[in-house]
Amino acid sequence: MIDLKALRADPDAFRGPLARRGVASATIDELLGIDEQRRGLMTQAQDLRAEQKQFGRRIGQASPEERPALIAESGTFSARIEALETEESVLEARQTEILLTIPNVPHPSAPDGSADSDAVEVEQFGTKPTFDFDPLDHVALGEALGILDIERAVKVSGSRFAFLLGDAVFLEFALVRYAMDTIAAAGHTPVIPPVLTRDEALFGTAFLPGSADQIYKLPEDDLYLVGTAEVPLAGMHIDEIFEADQLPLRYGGFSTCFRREAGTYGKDTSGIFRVHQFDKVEMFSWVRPEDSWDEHVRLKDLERDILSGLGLHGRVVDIAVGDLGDSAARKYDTEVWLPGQQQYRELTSASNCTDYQARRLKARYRTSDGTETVHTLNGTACAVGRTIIAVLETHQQADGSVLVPEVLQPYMGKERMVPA
RNA sequence: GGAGGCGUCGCAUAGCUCGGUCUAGUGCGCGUCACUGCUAAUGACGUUGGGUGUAAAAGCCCUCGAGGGUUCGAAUCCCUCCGCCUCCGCCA
Repeated sequence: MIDLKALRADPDAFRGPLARRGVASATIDELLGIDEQRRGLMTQAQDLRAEQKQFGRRIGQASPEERPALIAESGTFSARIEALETEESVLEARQTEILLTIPNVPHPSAPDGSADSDAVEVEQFGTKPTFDFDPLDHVALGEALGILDIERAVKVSGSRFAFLLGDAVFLEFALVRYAMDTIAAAGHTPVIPPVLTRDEALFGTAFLPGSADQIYKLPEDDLYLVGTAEVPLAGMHIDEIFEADQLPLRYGGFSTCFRREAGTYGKDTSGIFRVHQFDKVEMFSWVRPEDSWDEHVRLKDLERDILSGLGLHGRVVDIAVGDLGDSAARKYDTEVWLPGQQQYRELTSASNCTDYQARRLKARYRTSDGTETVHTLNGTACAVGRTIIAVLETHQQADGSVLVPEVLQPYMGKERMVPA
C-alpha cells in the first residue's frame, strides 16, 4: 500500500511514476477527494465525541439527585456520532478499495513497458554450454536416470505434480544445503517457517486480495497454503517495531511452495518447470529505507553467484514496470539457459518492495523522533525444481549421465549421476 | 475432542467483586536534566502505538488480545473469535 500521507502532501510526485504502471491520474484524484471528505467527517465525529466525554464526566461527578436530569439531557450524542461514523466508514471502505488497486511506486530506472520482452538485460554469467550431440530435456534425462516419475504422479495427484526419486532427492537436498550455506554465510538466518498461514500474512504481503485465485485455501480451518516462504517470513514481524540497530534483519526460509497455477493451461505442461508443489529457499530482508537499494543489488548478486557457482549460464534482467508484481518497486529476474528448451528461463527473482508491504504489515523501526516504516525485500536463493532442471540439462553427457557440479559433490557424495 | 483458568501502556504487576474521581496506579528498565574528582547513589521530569491537526507545536480522538453488544458513560457487564496455561483423551 502506498503512503497516503505522502500522496496527500505531494500528489504530483506520485502521478508520473504511477502512470508508468497504468494508474490513471483520475484514480488519484478520486482517492484524494474521498480522503478529504473522510477527514472532514472524522473531525466532526471527534469533536462530538470530545463533547460527549466531557458531558459524561459531569454526570459522573454529579450528585445522585442531579443525575437523572443530566442523563435526560445527554440524549443524542451517540446517535449523531454513529451517523457520522457510518458515513465515514463507507468512504473508508471505498478508499481502501482504491488504495488496494494501486501498485508500488516504481524505481525511476526500472524499464518502461509491460511485456517479458521489455525487460532489460543487466549482466550475464557463466558460459553457454555446447554439445556435440543433441541435448535432451529434463524429462527425458530424468526418466532415463530413473529419478523422475510424472505419469504416476498424475495418477496420484493429477497434472502438474511429480515424484522425485533416488539421486533427484539427494540432488534436491544438496541444492538446498548449498543455497542455505551460501546465504547463511552472507548473514541470513536459516528458517523453516509454517507453510499454512492465516490471511493476515497474505494481505500483508499483498498476495491477497489480488492473487486469490492462485492460492490454495483450507476453508475448514481458515488457513492458506503459501506459495512462497516470503509469506510467513513477512508475517513473522507483523505489527512489530524494530530497534534501529536490529536492522538489517535477514532470513533465509526453506519451504515447500503451493501454487494453483490457474489460467496456465497449456503453458509449460511438460516436466517439472511449472508444478503445483515445489521446494524453495527464499531470502527475505528487513532494512532501513535508505539501505534498500543497496540490499536489492546484494540479493541480485547472491542469486547470480549461487547459480553461476553451479556452472550454469544465464543473465540477469531488470523487469519492466508493467510486468512487476504490485508490491515491487523494482525486480531483477535471473534467467538461466536451458539447453533442453533452447531458451533462457526464469529461475530466481529479487524484488525491492520498499515500504509497500511493510506498511500493510505494520512493520516499522524506532527513529530518534518516532517510528518509520521499514523496507522489505525478497529474493530466491534456490527454486529447487527449476534448478534441478537446469543442472540436468546443462551438465548432461552423451552417454545419458549427468555430472554433479563441484560445489554439490560434498553434499551428494558423488561426481556423476548415471542411468540405472 | 472435553473441562477449567487467563490475556492491562518494553518487562512485571494493580485495577474488574459493585461501570463514572482510570485523564490506567506502582516497581523495574530506558531517556533527559540536576547534584557530583570518576563511578555509584539520590532527586526531578519524561517514556504504548496510531490518527487528526500545525510552518512547527498545542489541542483533540482512538488504543487495556480482536470484533460486536448493553449504557448517558465500558479495562470493568454480555456475546463471538484469537492466543496462552493446567488437567483428561488422542497422537509422530
